[in-house]
Amino acid sequence: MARGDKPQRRRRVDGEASRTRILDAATEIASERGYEGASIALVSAKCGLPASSIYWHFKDKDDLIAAVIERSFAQWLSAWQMPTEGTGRERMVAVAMQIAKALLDAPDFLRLGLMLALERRPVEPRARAMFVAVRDQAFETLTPAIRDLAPGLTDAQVYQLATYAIAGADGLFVAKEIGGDSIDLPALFEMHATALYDSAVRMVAESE
Amino acid sequence: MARGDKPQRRRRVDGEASRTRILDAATEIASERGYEGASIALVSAKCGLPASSIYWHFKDKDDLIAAVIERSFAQWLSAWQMPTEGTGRERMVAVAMQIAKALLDAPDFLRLGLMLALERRPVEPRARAMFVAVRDQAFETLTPAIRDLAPGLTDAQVYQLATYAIAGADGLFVAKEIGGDSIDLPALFEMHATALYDSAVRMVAESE
Amino acid sequence: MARGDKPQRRRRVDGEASRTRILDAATEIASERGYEGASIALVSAKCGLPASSIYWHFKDKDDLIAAVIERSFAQWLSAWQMPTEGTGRERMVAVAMQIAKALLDAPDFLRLGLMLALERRPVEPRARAMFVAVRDQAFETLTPAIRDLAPGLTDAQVYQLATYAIAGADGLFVAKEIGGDSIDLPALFEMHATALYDSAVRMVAESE
Amino acid sequence: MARGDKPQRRRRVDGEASRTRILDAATEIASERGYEGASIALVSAKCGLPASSIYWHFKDKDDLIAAVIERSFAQWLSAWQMPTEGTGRERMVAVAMQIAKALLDAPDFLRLGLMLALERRPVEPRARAMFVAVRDQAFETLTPAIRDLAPGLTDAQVYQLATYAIAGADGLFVAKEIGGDSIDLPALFEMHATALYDSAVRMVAESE
DNA sequence: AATGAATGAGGATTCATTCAT
DNA sequence: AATGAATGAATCCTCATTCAT
Repeated sequence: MARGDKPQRRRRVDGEASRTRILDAATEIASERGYEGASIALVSAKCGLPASSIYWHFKDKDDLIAAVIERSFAQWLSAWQMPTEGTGRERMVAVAMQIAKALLDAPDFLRLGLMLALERRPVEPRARAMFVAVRDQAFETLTPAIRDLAPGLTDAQVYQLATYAIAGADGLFVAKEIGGDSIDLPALFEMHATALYDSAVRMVAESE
Repeated sequence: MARGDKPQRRRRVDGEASRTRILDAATEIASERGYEGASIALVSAKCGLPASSIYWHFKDKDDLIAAVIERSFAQWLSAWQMPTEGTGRERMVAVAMQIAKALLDAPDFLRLGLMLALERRPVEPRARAMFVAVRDQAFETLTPAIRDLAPGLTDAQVYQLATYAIAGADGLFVAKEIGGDSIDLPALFEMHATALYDSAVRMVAESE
Repeated sequence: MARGDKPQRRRRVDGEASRTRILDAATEIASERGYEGASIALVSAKCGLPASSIYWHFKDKDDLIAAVIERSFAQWLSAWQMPTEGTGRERMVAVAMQIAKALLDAPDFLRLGLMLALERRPVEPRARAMFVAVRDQAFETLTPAIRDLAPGLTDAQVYQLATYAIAGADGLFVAKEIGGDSIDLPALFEMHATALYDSAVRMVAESE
Repeated sequence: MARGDKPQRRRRVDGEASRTRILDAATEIASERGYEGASIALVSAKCGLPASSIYWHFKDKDDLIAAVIERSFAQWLSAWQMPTEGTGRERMVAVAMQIAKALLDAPDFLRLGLMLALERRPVEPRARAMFVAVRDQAFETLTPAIRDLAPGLTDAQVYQLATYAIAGADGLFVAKEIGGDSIDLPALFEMHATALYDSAVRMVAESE
């Protein structure tokens, strides 16, 4: 009711803060319960803002979940990068260890993304499309690295190796989600990296 | 749609048949839309029985989905078996091809199961527990086969290989779900089998 | 399926036993939750017989609850009787103590009856009518006793005293239900009996 | 029924008014049909707001009925007050007449409360707890009045008299509910007041 | 930039009851 | 004398969303 004694400019900042609170809450709930389970009411209760405020920041529920995915992916990507040193296998292992660590530190992105990817709802929500796009991007990053590692391979072989690389990561992540502490993720990722390297070498050998 | 060719009036006194109709409908819907998306109303509409009849056959929604998982797994398990002939690698590949085929033929079990496995809700549904239990059973089947293949391994190594074997299958399944026809599942499973075999051999070599 | 080796006559007995099991269960549940809360499913679960069997023994839910009231009242009535010895006040107190004890021993009848009496549902169920009838009967028993105790009273005075006598019993029963162990029901009933006696005496004195 | 004389379109932005409409409807229905009989759909139909709006104002059905009890009790309490003039018995009778009148005017509170009090369900509704709490408050009001009336009594005696006073009121209310017009509530309450007064006097006399 | 209130559709589940066996 | 199965209506409650303020 009192007016004039609050700096108008703060608004922007508060708005951004609210948006963040909403995204935090939505991330937590969506990775607990998936798309359908992440109700606006639950997000509202967790972040303390009324449901109508969520609609001020996001067009609809789909928009909110897409934003969650987007932000999670940005955080995830910033956590690791391709190493450029060492021999072929060493570099492979180095990357794998980074991914393993990133998965342990920030599992939301992948958990939520996989949940969306596995669902086959009639009308595809934007959130799922966002995850698939983001994953394509990862693919684009991986492909040249493999080509660099084993120059003699055909495009189809590179594609297959990249697919296998990502599939292994997904599968190991799932194993960790199910198995909990009994799963030694770093060791498994090292094994995966070695297997990939061996496969690449074998492919090159076989084509000669 | 056609009318006249179904006996309108037997109804009542089927029991087992109704249960099966419900399970069929629930399987289809749940593997399309996950746990939360599989509403009782949807299942009821698809199987033709009123919602209240579903509750005669199943205690609640959770019980229904758990039954879906249980039945799907039994069907899936019966679709493949350990081969007993050939060299180690050949046998490995033979198993992998069977699994690939089973995944292509009846993906319901794994899709639904993985969706549940990824969720982390505060009170875990019995359906998820059922999937985890059933997966443990698959583990028990796999372990002796690996031990047979590479007799020199320690328990921990066998466990790690079995985990990696299943993780690869999960990951490749996810890849197929996302990538669709661009994914050559049999080729990837063959690659996975080879990688597994190589890893086992490498492990034995390193421990000597 | 086997036939001939069971005496046909047992049927009657089994039927009676089932009926009793149903009534026992219905009594317990109805005094816990009232008329609307006593669902057939709950009764079925408690007595172990399927819901359809309840409908074999009772026409409908209303009929079942009416039977519960009827049986409870018979049990309750058989638990006490008018004493014929002693002076006026002593007899009054003796009756009151019996009622107190009966209420403590078998509270179902009154609890359920009062619940029904307080409800004002549009269509009066038979069960409520049954309770009111049964209470009228108690009234008929009480009236001559009062007239005997204080012969000079008018009909209206006797009616008022009987009403007050029953109201006190009802109210003390409610107090016991709410207050639990902190309520000394025998002492309160003794007080009530004395109060009644005094009131009767005062009435006679005032009319002279 | 008449149409045209209500402004159709204000709606929204009332809040307190809606809450009141809901409480009014719930009070009427709950005192007719009890806790289980007061369905949200019935309340919704009577107050004109959709069921979901009821849940904006009240957490759940239990919360709604508890609020009904709370408000009814406040209204009921404000309808009478302790008189300060006259002799002991005159004051007692004056209070009793006020209570009788309040019961005749606004019986909702007590009817609904007694129904809840008589139920013994496994998980007690908050509404019942509210009634018991509110009744304790009435007790606290009554106790000093009795102590004032008969100063020589022990705590236990005062407690017993207060219990009997309330029990009588409850019982007479029930009698009125069942007996309808054949019950002269004011006369019975006067009798009850006299009985209470006599009992107090007798208690004091006996302890000397 | 935010929110209190509202709303209709739909969520899971239970209801009393029926009927063929 | 009993029961497995079914059924439509009703139960409480949550859903995503809107809108006036």
